[in-house]
Amino acid sequence: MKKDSNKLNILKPSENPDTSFFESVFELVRQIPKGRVTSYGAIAAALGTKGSARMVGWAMNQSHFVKPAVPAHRVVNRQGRLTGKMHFSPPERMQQLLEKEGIRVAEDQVVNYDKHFWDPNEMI
DNA sequence: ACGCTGACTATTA
DNA sequence: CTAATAGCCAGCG
Repeated sequence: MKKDSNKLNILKPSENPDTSFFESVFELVRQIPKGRVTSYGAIAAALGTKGSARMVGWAMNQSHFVKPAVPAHRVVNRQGRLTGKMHFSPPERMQQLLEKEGIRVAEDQVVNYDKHFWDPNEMI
């Protein structure tokens, strides 16, 4: 038994011309373990486009139209703050989904963020 | 093709 | 804490 299954199914556009940047983001976000969160910057770095955290956030905006569903609520900003909650309907849904998975949120911010943080770069 | 936008991040004041 | 600034780059009109 090999440990290949430990790796994430990363689909870098540079390595998969048929895969758009957005789809790469979606695939990675779908692989975020339940009860964990990560940041836009971490995702961008995992895709090899470090510094393009904005593109990740933008991809999340499209995630509502993508199937299968993307757990966008597990993606927060660098401070563990729910900056994207206002794009959910209703906005409170993002926090509810997180708390439902055992993540405590206070003042629009993930409690013990570093303990819930999931770094995709360490899985590659 | 050009300019604007943005669910970001880091730095500076 | 807030505000401003700069870097970042894929999509859209």
